Amino acid sequence: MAVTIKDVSKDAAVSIKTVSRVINNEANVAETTKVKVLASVKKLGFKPNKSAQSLRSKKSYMLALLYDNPNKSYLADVQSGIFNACKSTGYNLVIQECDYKSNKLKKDIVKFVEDFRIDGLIVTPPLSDMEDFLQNLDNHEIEYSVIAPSTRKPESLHVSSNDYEAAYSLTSEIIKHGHKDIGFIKGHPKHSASHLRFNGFVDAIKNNGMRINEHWIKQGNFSFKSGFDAGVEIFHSEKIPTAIFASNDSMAAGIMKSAQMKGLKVPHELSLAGFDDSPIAHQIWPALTTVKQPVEKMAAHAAKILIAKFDGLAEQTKSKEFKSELIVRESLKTL
Amino acid sequence: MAVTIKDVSKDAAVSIKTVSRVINNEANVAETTKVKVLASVKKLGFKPNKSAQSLRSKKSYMLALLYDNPNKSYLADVQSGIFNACKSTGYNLVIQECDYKSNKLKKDIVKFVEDFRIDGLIVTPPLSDMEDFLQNLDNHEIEYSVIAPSTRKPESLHVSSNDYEAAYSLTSEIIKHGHKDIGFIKGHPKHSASHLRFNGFVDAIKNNGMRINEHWIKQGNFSFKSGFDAGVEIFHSEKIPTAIFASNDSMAAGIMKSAQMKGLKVPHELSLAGFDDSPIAHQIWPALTTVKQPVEKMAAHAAKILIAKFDGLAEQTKSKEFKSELIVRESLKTL
DNA sequence: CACCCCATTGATATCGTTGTCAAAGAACAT
DNA sequence: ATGTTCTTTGACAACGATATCAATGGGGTG
Repeated sequence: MAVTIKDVSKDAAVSIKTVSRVINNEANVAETTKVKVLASVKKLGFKPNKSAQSLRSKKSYMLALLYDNPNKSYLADVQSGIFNACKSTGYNLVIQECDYKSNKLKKDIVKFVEDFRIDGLIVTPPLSDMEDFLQNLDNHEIEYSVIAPSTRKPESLHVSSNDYEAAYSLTSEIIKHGHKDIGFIKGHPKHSASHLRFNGFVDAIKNNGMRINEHWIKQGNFSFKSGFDAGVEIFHSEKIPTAIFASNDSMAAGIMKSAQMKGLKVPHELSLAGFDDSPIAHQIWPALTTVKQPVEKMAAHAAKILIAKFDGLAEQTKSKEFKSELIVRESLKTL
Repeated sequence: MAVTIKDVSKDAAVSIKTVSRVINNEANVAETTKVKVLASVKKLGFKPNKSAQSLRSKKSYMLALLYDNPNKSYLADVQSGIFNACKSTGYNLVIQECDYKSNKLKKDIVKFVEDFRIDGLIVTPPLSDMEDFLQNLDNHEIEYSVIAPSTRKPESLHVSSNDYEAAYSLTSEIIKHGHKDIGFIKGHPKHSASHLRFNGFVDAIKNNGMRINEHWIKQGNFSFKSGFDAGVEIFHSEKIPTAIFASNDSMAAGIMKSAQMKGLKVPHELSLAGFDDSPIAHQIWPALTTVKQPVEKMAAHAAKILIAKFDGLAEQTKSKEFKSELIVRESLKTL
C-alpha cells in the first residue's frame, strides 16, 4: 500500500491540510512545521497521488505536443527536450499528430484538449505559423507555448531561433570560400523559418555586393525529393552554380543525389550546405556543412515556460531566442 | 462545466452505478437499460473523468516505453505505433530513456513504475534481451510487453519479427545477383536481432554451397561510425568482397562513405545492403537495398496485447510474429 | 488590559468515479 | 403458496488529494 498524505500527517503530527500546504509550497506555514513535514515526507517516501491531485484541482498535469512535420529526427529531439523538462515537474506529455491542411483542424484540437483535459499545448511549425489557429486557441482560452512562431507577440509564450542570422552567416561563409555563383533551395512556404532563411541568404548576397541569379533559386518543401527535383532542374540549365545552399539537410542530400547521378563531384565541382544538422548531415559523404539549432533545449524551454505559467511563476521564465551554431564540414570547398 | 456521470444518470433516470456499469461494459445490465444509458451518454457527450477513474480504480491508465536505442527513426516509429494503439483505449504513454549498462537499472525502473504508478511497460531492444531485467519485472509483478525478445516465452507478451528469415532471403537475393564474395557487418552484440541476422546470413551462404571469409566479417554496433570503421578495415585488405551486407542501414551508410572515400564505386565495384529501411536508406545515393520491418505495427500490437490483458481480454489478442519485406534498390548490382 | 489583526492550523466538504453490499423483483423448483 | 436462486439495480462509502472557512493564539496598539 502506497504512502498517502494521511500517513504523513500522522507521522508529522499535523493535519493533512498542512501537509498539503507544504508539498505545494504555499505561503504561511511556519518554518518549523515545514521542516517537520518535509522530514516525514522524506522518511516515508511520500509521493502525491497524481490522480487525486488532478481530480480535486481540475488540472490534468498533461501537456500535448502538436506537430505536423515529417522530420522524425526533429520530432524526436523536440520530444526528448519536453520530456526532460516535464520529468522534474510531474507533468506528462501526450503527442498529437495533426494535419495542418485539414479544415477541421481547429475544431479537432479544441475537442482533443477538452476530451483529454489537456492543460496546455506546445505547438511546432508549421502550426506555429498559422495565426488563425493560434487565435482560435486564445478564443477558447487554451494555454500554449509556441516553438519558432512567425510573429513573436510579446505577451505570448514562445521560443525562437535566429534563423535569419544563421542563414546570413552560413551564406557569408560560403562567400568567404570564394563562391560567387550560389543557388538556394527554399523550404516549405508555410514555415516561417523558410522565409527567414531565405532572407538571410538574400541579404548576405547583397551586402557582399553580389547578385542573385533567379534561375538558381528553387522552391522546395523540406523533403528529400523536393531537393532532388530542384537539383535536377538546376543541373539541367546551361550554367550551374558552384555552390548551393539548401534550407535543410534533407533537401541538400537530395541535391547531392541528383549531382552524383549527373556525375558532378561534390565538393570539387559543387559545394553544398544544408540546415539543421540532422543525422543525415554526417551520414552521407561528403558530410554536409550545416547549421545546428539547439532543438532539444528550445523544446525544453517551451515546456518550462508553459509549466511555469501554470505554477504562477510566469515572471521567472520567459520567451527566449536561441542561437544556432555553424558547422563546416566537407561539402563546402574553397574555390 | 463538464458533463459527469451524475448528469447522465439523471438524464437516463438510473443510478450512477448503473451508468458506471454500462460504460465499463460490466455484465448483468438489462439490454433496455444499456440502450437508454448509451443514448444519454451520446446525447450529453459524456466522457469519463480519467483522474476520478484512476483514483478509484487504482489504475493510472499510463504505459511507459522503455528504450536505450540511439536510432531516432526507430524510436519515432515505435512511439507512433503505440500512440495510435492507445488513442482509442484511453491509455497514455510516457517515454523513459534508460541506460542498459547501468547497474542501477533494475532498481531505477521499479522505482519509476512505482512512483508514477505506471500500469505496464513496453520494452524494446536491447532491454528486451536482458533476461535478468525481465525476470526482475516479473518478481515485482510489473506487467510488460516486449518487442523483439531473444527468448519468446509462451506465457509472456511479446511481438517479434522474422529477422532470421529476412536476413536469409536478403543474402539469397545477393547471391542471386551473382555475388560470391560477400562481407557481413554484425550488429550490436547485446541485441538478439544481431545474432538472428548473422545466422540467417551464414545459413544462406552455406546452403548455397559457399563459404564464409572470416576477414570480411566485422563486428559493428549499429552505429554509422562502426560501419565506417568496418569498411575502412575491409577495404584495407588485399582482396575485397564484391558485396557487403550490413546488419542495419546506418552501418551500410558508413561503409558507403568509406568506400567512396577510397574511390570505390557503389554499386559498380561494390554492392551494399542494409537492414531496417530507415530514412537514410533512400536519402543516400545509390539508395540502399534493405529489409523493411513493420515497426509501427509491431509496436502497436505490443501495446494492444498489454492493454487487452489489463481489460481482461488476454485471450483475444496474442503474441505475434511480423513479417518483413525485402526492398531491392540501386545499391545491389548484378555481377 | 482590552482589543484587533494577522499568521498559522485544522475539521470537513468536495472532486467524479468505482467498490461493496444489500434490496427488489423475476424465475424456477418444490 | 412458499422457498430458493439469480438477475438487475441503487444507496452509500471510499479513493487521496485540495478548497473553504472557521478556530486558535501571539503580537501590536490604544
